[in-house]
Order: sequence, then structure tokens, then C-alpha cells
Amino acid sequence: MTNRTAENIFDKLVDGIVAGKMIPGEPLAEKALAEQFGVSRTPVREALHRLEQSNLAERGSRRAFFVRKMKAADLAELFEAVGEVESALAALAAHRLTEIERQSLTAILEEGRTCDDPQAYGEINARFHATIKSGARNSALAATLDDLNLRTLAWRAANFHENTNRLATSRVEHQAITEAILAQDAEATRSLMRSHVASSYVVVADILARREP
Amino acid sequence: MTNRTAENIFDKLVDGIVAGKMIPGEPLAEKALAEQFGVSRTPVREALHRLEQSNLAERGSRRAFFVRKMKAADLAELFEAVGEVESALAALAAHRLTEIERQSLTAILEEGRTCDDPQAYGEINARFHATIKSGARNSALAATLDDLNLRTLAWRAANFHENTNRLATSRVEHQAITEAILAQDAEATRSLMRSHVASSYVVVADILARREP
DNA sequence: TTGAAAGGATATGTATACATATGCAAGATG
DNA sequence: CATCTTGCATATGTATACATATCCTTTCAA
Repeated sequence: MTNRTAENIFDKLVDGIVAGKMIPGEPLAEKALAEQFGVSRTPVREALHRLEQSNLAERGSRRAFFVRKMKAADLAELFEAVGEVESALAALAAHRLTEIERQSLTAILEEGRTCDDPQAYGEINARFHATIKSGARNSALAATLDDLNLRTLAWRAANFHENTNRLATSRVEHQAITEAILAQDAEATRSLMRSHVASSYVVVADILARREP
Repeated sequence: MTNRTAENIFDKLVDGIVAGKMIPGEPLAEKALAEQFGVSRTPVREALHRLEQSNLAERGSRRAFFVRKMKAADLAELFEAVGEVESALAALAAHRLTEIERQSLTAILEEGRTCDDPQAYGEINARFHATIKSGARNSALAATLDDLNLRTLAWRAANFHENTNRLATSRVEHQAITEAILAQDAEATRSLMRSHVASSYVVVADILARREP
């Protein structure tokens, strides 16, 4: 009875939105979704409210929910925010990583060097960022990053798929960040991480610009 | 019918927690609150879920909600996170404030210089921070700060009440931050704002230490 | 006397019925 | 013919009944 229904529906909706199966502007009606998932409106309602608080859905007239539309300017803001928060975490991590974590980071970097498959590299990339995030020893800031990233996930996924060049530049940037962390140079780490996030946005913005004139 | 009930209850609960009327660890039972407010469980339930997502409530055994307990370590993390996010906003604002906003900031600073009433100064302090927040031109990051600050509000309020010394040091720090912003020195602004938030935490930690050994 | 198991009490999770507000359309009136 | 008004359709908001899981108490046995 532990809220599995509402939780499952929330996860499914997030997946649907992040995977692009539900396009921005698409209405999210309680009744329709309830019938689709074979449950009552109550858990659907709860899931929709959580989506709204995660900024993946918004409400329009008649208080109807729909998948949030992201303008290019919104996305730029979002990536800037992610850049600031993640670079703050990286700066903290530069001083706080344990010796084990530092060696782990180096190992992940090495894995990435010999990986050419976009999907596999995406997973390695996630582990790289996760190591820095947890190494900063600040769960409040880490949770903040997760919140923000939920909204960029759909776009970040495209990073290594539609632009294979990105893989090479990402490797170089990870290398530089790792060196700064190993040197415990917090400010260099911050600056490099901010730049790293920004360059991932450039790829996304490029894809976005080609889709909509 | 626009959700006024659930919204009102959420606001009342937030007020109660922030004002310290509901102490940490206090149970938040749906039925009891529903009877207390004279409504059904449904809107109470919605309000409690929102409280949980705002990290003002958490759940224990039997999935019961209760007012979140904050350990000293949690509070330190939270203030560090606020410091990083708000200093990032300040750094952005250093380059993005309009001329009108810069003059407005100076005016607020001047107001604070001639104010000795703790409550009035608290209001001026809020306007100072709000001006910087909106001047950064990044609503995603601003919303992030608001989220984090919701949890520090209860503690920050004590800042100018229980420690009158804090008022004087706050003035000095605001002065320095304003000068850095007017000089458009982003990195100095970042550093000063981080330090400003940290010193507000020191006051809170001191109060906290005196209450619980 | 103590410990374990079973059952009841009570909390939240879910379903559904009812209330209410909003938007759209149709018709009447100027 | 245009515009305003009215009413209906349908969406979400709220209340309540029912389902289910967890904790606590009680009882029985070792």
C-alpha cells in the first residue's frame, strides 16, 4: 500500500516526457490518464502535482495540466543554473574527495578514454558527474542539482547521440576537470566545470536551432 | 474552486512551522489536521505532500508525516548550499544589474545604515537580497534559492532578534557586497556574498548550540 | 515471568460520488 | 449581422467510503 500506484505513474510520466514520447504542450488530463493506466484519478492527481513541482508540467486555463513548453531562453537559463550549481559542487569536491574517490575518478576518466560507443560513454559520463556530486559532501546542494537536471535530462541525452564530435571534446574537458580536482584547485575546478556544462549546452542549442527556425 | 482550500492549508502549515509554532518532530496526521481546519482529508493530504517536497516535513514509520527535524549538520549543509547559490546569483547580478537597479541597491543600503529596529532592518535586508536575486536574470536559479531558503527562514528570522550585534556586521557586509557589484567585480561579489551567508549561519549555529548541548 | 504470535486499532492509500468553476457554443436581441 | 447572454459540457476540487499495511496490545504457551 506504500504509494506504489502514484509513484509508478509519476515515474512513467517522467520517463515519457524525458524520452520525448510526450511532446511539450500535450494535455495531461486526470481522467484520460487514469483510464490509460487503469487506476482512479486520485494517484494520477498526485503524480501530476509532483510533475508540476518538478517543473515538467504546468497549468493553463481551467487549471488543466500539460507538458511544459521550453523556450530556447528558458533552456539557456536552466543550463546556466546547472552550471553554477554543479561547478559549486565540483569546487567543494576538490577539497573533500577521499583518496579512494580520487583514484576512482581517475579510473572513470581512463574508461572514458577507450570508449567510443555513445550510449556506453553516456553511462560513464553519468558516473563521472555522480562521483563529483557525492564527493562534495553536501546533500542539499546535490538534491538541488538533481532537481534542475531532471529538466535538462531530455536534452542532455541528445548530447552524445546527435553529435559524435561532442564525445571527444567531453573527454578533454573531463580530463582537465580531473586534473584540477587532483590538484585540489577549487577555483580552477569551478571554472572548468562551468565551462564544461556550457559547452554541453552549445550542442543542445545547436540541435534546437536546427529544429525550429 | 481554484484550489483555495489545499493552498490555504499549505500556507498555514508553512507559517506554523516557520514561525516555530509547530516544533520539529510534531506529528502531522491527516485526520487530525482535517478536523482542525474543518475540511476533508483530501486537501490536507495535498498540502502535506507539498510540505514533504519542500523538505519541511518528512515521513516516518507507518508513512506518517511529521515536522522535519534538523540536526546541526543538516543546517550547516543547507546554509552552505544557500551560500553557493546566492553567491552565484550575486556574481551574475554584478554584470547584469541595470543602472536603475544599481541605484536602487545603493538606496536600500543607505536605508539600512540609518535603521536600528531589528524588524524593520529584517525587511530592508530582504529587499537587498531580493534586488540581487532578480537582478541576476535567471529565474531557474532564483527559484532554486527560494526553495532552499524556505528551510532556513525559520532560523534566519532569529538573526536580528536574538543577536543585535549581527545588525552591525550585516550592514558592513552589505556595504562591501554593494561596492563589489557597483565595480562589476563578479568574483569579489561571489566571495563576499558567500562569506555573508556563512556569517549569518554562525549566529544561527551559536543560538542552536546554546539550546541543545 | 517472558517471549512470540495473532488480532484489533488506526493510520494512510485508493476509488468514487458530488460540487463547482470555466470555456464554448448556440440562440436571441439590438 | 454582430454581439452579448445564457446554458450546457467537461474539467478539476472536495468529500467520503472502502482497502490495506503497520504498530501495539493482549493472550497463550514455554
